[in-house]
Amino acid sequence: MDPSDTRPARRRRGSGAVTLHDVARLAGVAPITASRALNTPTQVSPDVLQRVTEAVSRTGYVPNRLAGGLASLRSRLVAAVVPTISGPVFLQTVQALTAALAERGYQLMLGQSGYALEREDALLEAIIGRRPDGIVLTGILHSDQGRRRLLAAGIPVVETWDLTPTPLDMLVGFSHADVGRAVAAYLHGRGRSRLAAVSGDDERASRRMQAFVAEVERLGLPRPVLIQVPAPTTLASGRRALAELLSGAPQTDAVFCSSDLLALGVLTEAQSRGLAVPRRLAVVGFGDLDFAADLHPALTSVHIDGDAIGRQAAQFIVDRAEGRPVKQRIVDIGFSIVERDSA
Amino acid sequence: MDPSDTRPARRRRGSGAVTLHDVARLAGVAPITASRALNTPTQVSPDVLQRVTEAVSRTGYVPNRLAGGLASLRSRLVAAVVPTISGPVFLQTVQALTAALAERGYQLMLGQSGYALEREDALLEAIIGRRPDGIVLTGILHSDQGRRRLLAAGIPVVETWDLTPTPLDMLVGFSHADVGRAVAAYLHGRGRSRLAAVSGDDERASRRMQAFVAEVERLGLPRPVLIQVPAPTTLASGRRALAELLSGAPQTDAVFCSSDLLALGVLTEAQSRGLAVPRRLAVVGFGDLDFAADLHPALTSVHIDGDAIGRQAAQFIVDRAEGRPVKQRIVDIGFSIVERDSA
DNA sequence: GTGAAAGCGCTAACAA
DNA sequence: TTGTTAGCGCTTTCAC
Repeated sequence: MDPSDTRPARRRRGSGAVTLHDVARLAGVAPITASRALNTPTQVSPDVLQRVTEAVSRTGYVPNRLAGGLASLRSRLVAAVVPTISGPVFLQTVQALTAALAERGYQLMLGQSGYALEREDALLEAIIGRRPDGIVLTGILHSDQGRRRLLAAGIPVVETWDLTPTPLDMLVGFSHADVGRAVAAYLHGRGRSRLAAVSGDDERASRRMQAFVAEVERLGLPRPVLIQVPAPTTLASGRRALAELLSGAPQTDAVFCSSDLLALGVLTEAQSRGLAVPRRLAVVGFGDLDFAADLHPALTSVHIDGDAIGRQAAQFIVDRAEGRPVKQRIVDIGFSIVERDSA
Repeated sequence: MDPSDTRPARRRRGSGAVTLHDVARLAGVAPITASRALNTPTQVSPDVLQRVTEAVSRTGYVPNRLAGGLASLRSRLVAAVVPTISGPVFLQTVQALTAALAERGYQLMLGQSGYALEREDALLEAIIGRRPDGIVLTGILHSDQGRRRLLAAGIPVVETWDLTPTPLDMLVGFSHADVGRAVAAYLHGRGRSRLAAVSGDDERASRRMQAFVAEVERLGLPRPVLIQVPAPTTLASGRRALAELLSGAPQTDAVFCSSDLLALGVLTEAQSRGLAVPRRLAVVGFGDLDFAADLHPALTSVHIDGDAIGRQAAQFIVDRAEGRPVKQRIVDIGFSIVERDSA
């Protein structure tokens, strides 16, 4: 065998894609210099920058972020976990999050935790395995142990859409109890006295409703009728709930619904029965989705700024990833009752 | 200097996380054997499998998929691009896609192409940089060049929600022209003759409407009035559209809407004007969203099986990624008109 | 069935 | 400012 044949016996073929090496060779610099030209352009001379930039556009080079992430321990990937994306509630938050992250060069990975509790572990493994720079929990991650596992992996966690004094890490949300109390006071202030609530059976909605009920009693009104429907809430369950309510408590003059979709169902059922809203029945929704303002009658609803939640969550994670100190780890985004025709 | 001090002068600290090396050491095997125990358990002895499994659970090892993807050229990541996630249309598809992929050990990365055309390039770079095993285009990726760039990168592409004889790669959808024609025939068959259409100004909706108009004329009816509203369509634009329609063409006795949300707007406006549906005006929606069946009157709508689209797209990509031949690259998922009370 | 070596494509650490 | 070297953690290739 020819000893001058230094060609290694085994070769692995790469992807065939253009690599930083190719770009560097074309630009006549070392790979690390090309890397710097792309990532920290201020650290290279204008001449080098120009040559590398040109080499990139000539070759159509796209950096391999798997490799970059592996080497730098920064994946520029952020995971978001929602119960299910087909519920409209968190959509705006996820949308704002995606956009805010994209602007800063981060990408969103989406996971659904809602179905199959036993698969939540698998979801977490899939997430942790990607070494994301952060995780945004939107809605519930069921097991406490799971959430701690994220922290143990050293991944920044942002909990959203809720407010607890003891967040795992960072948090942006609002007080569900305050919402319930505020709606009770609002309806009382409008002269309603026979109140009821229709609520999906998820934890946060239940907390809103408990506070609602407690506040109504504190105000000296009769204890509200509470109707639970399965989550996710739908227009159909709203219709059924009103039917049930009217047969059990026909005196009811106001309903607080745990979602705008439920409220739309209540409005629909009321309309189909010729029940005047708001004259005979006031209806308040939650979420203030796009369509709320344009319903007939226009729906009074609790407005949550889902957009701001998403943006703040992105800010939290990017700050952490880039080593900036996060001074305020809890942000209360608040809420407001948007008064329209239905109440 | 002590020559026996073989400690390298420079050290980079890893993430500190448990690695395959740690697991292998604990199990008393070589790293590659541990790798095989995890990925292709049939290739190792039961004894080794047992020891590795135990070592994994003792250490809480979570494989680093960035490293795995880099080495194997398979990221187990799939990108989905939608115009915007807050439109309800593609949600079911994305949800089914996410679930079907998760089942097979793949993760979804979500990108929004809807805003800022000039940022579409950036989105594509972000996607390609992650070396996904496939991309699902749901809705439009605007530039033809962009789509070809994906192919050039060797990434399998599935186009959805449409049908063209010349897909880029793989495709699962239905014919928008057929939908338009079918709705025209349907309304004609119900004795309606003064037809109109309310349509978002996106390309697919326009194709449905063009075919609708053409078919109506072919059937010998007067040319339908066509009202365009900006995409994304909303309840509010549906209300405005009906108002406009009634002032311009008060004889109209049937409206085909390009989305259920528009149809809900039309129903709402009709109700607020005391216009009887379906007696005076028949309304047909598109999408058959969850709420359609429970509206009052229940909405007749074109049903698209978004779930099946998502599942088929996942199947396409996973088959490709795992080297299985894809025999049928175009799948027509069809559609149906669900007859309810509104038409 | 198991293992040693090499390398996926990139960047941190150090040196000049 | 630029370059050299040594990995990041995993899997492929080849050998036993």
